[in-house]
Amino acid sequence: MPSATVENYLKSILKLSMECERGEVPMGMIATSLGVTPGTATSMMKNLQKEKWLSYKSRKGVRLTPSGKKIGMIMIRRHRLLETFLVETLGLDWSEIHDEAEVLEHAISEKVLERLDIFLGKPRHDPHGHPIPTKNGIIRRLPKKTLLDSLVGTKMKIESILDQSPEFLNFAQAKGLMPGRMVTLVKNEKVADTIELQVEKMPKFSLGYKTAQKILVSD
Amino acid sequence: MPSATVENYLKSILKLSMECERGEVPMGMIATSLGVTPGTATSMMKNLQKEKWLSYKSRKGVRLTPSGKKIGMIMIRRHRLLETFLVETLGLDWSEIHDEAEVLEHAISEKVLERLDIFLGKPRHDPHGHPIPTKNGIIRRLPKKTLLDSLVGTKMKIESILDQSPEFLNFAQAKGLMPGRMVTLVKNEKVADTIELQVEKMPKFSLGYKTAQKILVSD
DNA sequence: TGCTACACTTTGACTAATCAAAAATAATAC
DNA sequence: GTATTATTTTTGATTAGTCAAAGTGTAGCA
Repeated sequence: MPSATVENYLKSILKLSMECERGEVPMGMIATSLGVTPGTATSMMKNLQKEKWLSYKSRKGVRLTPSGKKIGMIMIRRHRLLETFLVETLGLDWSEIHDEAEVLEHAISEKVLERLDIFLGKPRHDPHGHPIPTKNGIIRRLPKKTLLDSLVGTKMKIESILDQSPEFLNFAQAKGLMPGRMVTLVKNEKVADTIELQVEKMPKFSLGYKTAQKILVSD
Repeated sequence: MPSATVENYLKSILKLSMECERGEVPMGMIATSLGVTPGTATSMMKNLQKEKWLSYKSRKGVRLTPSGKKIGMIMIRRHRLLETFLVETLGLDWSEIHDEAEVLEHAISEKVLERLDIFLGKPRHDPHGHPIPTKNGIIRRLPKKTLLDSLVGTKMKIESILDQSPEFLNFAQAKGLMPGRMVTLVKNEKVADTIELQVEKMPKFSLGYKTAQKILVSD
């Protein structure tokens, strides 16, 4: 029923509301996240409210209703299952799948998606380590621990890569920085906001603090 | 570059021009084939001409340019490869794949399509027996021989099913009327415009002339 | 040759999604 | 407590694709 555009709005708002937990999602974030002007976002919010997908308070922000959340969750599921398919089955590169899935997610039906899910063996997370919601919209919570939250010398398991940009993903792949791998924090240079890492038997390398915070780990 | 709508117009016009070979495709056929009003078709033709995808002569009809033909052919390729994937890999039913492919064909990129082609083993035809154009837009010509063009007693190989409707496809599947199977013309009742058929060891059944013309065969 | 019926075109209107730019409001600084 | 800045809303315009309904051409028939 919702258009591809609406699906994108709801997916983005859901993601934003999960990241910055603060009740309402502000207009500005929605506009930048979707790459539209603020005015466009405002007018779209009124439509989405009319359709009961969210509640909108002028100059406050926006909060999804259960039905809006459901649609957003479906879109995340579609996106991540498609990404998994593109890597696992068709052998596309880690870094090129995001944009492909971004388009396909609006075209695939529930019926085909469920077949795909079975074909892939009902995966729990996509190639970047992001959890795949169930059909009913239940999603595993990601650990909050990043590469910065351990002491030097600790060995950690990489859980998830939050940065979606092809450039960073290519870099990460080259360094072995992928979900499932073990990584050791070799050095932590606070003054230079840089850490040094080593993935298994691969060469050491450095990462800035900002980037390091986009890699989630567990012990 | 072309929108999904334009892709659909060009695909339909290409198919119509291959079916009824008569130079120009008339407006009326385009409108019915796309399910739009005649006025809509007329105004769209002017846009498509402006983009050099076809030439349009008022009250005469329309003829694709090479670039328009190329896009149409790409769409047919996408559609048929997707149908093959949906049946072969995901196990969807013969009768439900058309509409799914109709949507997905506008969302799949060339890169993903080529991977899919390789994954499927570069199939030559889709599950209905329709030839799949190559990447360069070369398409095998279908035989023109239908179930009606043989004498009683002849054994023929089913090449292609032209009727796309789920209802007929379900019927055809139940009777074993699928590409690759051998079928024998048991009886031909001209006065009742009906033929009787038997596929391999399955029970005999009847088909009207009109329907029988939508099944292509070879000896 | 002229009339009728059908095929096609024109016109005007509508919807979804967007932008640019002006106006309003809130937040922050001083 | 005003002034400045940042954020958000309004307004008016634009584009692609569509329809309904009125107008125009044309081919066949009598």
